[in-house]
Amino acid sequence: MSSVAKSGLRTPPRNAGTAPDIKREPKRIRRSAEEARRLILDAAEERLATQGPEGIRLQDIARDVGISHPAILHHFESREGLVSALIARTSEQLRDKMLAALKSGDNTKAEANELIGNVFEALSDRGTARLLSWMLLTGRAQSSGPSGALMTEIAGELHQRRIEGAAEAGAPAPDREDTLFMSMLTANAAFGDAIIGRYLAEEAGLDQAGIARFRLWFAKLLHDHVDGRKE
Amino acid sequence: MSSVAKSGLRTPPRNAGTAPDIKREPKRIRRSAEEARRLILDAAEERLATQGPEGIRLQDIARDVGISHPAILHHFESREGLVSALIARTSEQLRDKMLAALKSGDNTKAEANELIGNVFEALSDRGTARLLSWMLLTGRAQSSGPSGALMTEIAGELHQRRIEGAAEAGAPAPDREDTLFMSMLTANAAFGDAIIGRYLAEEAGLDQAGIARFRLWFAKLLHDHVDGRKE
DNA sequence: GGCATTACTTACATTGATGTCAATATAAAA
DNA sequence: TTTTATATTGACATCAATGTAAGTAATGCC
Repeated sequence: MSSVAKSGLRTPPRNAGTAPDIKREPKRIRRSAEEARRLILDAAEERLATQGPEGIRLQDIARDVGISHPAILHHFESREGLVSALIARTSEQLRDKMLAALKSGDNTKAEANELIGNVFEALSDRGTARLLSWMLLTGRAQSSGPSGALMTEIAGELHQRRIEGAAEAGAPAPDREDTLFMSMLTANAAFGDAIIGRYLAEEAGLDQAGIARFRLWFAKLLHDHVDGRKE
Repeated sequence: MSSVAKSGLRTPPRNAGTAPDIKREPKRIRRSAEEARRLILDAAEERLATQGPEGIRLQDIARDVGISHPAILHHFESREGLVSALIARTSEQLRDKMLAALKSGDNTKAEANELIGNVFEALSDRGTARLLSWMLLTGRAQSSGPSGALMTEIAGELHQRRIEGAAEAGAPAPDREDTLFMSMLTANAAFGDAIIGRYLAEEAGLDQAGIARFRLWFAKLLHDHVDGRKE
């Protein structure tokens, strides 16, 4: 996995059905603007994930895709344009994953646990976290970050479930801020996990199974917290 | 605080005590190699913290310190040399802070809570976390990371205290992995807090006091966890 | 004072990355 | 087929950042 996948390179010449004309290979591949943009963003994302911020070089990305670097500039205006397009796309994907996570579990019952797990999973994706981290590190947060109040949204949904759960069990309604803090902790921890988690785990001698146990342990911690509050 | 502090620039000419010779101002400031290195690293650290990785440019740093950029190369060989020196120094500082945190609280009694708080504090320092993050992002982890098994060390110390605390209370000894996980969670969360924490908090409409409450909430969460396990 | 060492400087060389331009090829419309 | 639009290219311009070289000046030691 050291080398970047050359996604859209050299699609085989589609010999026009009837006539097997041998020399029909086009000298240039011409994609739709949309697809070209997609391929370029894919390559850029891969570079960012594997090599970090400095891996985003037009020449390299162009080579990955199998085009020349001015083609990238044609589609994105500038390197900065590519970067913000990448941020925008990743943010959107993250948002989608999050919102999908919000709908997981049976909706009426309060399977807050599973929800938390899914949120953790979505945020601790290595590529996403790295991009997010880099975005924050370089101060590109405001421009095109995960749009709006995603955090608030998640906390709100989670809180709704807790209230339902508490009502079912005849327990008092949980504190709103408590739920917000649970969400924040999950986000922070998931994010941290994606960036330094592996490093720490390795240092502590944890293998893959150990890392999995850690996530379960965390889920249980939150679960116990919620349960403990019910009485 | 937008501009970087010009630390070592233009120290006033120390008029040699008795004779007030007016023109005695030296044309060049010549520091000890050690001090020059220190000033340069300070400036680099500041740049990294405020502007991110791309803020580390020899020219800029040189201007901050008030020297010419080849002077930096003289002391650090290359930009890469400067970077690894910075990483090494920050790692060492982090290690020191951590080890200091380990000795906080009264040593015999099991004030694990305070310990956790201090560790959190040390790791969630913005500059440190940013450097660490960048170091991991760019794959400079192995070369000069926080030396050795710091994580293991911390978990070990914490575990020791838990055992003592449990013995005092006549409770069964806690699980070793449980302690490790608490440490990992703390590290992950603190790290995440430093990078995306402010962002999330702002999004959720939390002010400074709210952030403080979050930390206390987290400490209590762990505390309750430890207590709950005792019975 | 004379001398050796070395922190530091100015001017220049080099490299590598982004961005520009004019030309070309390809897909689709007319 | 002809025309139009535009994705794509190669060669070049530009610029910024790192690194080099040779000389200068401060400091400590004899």
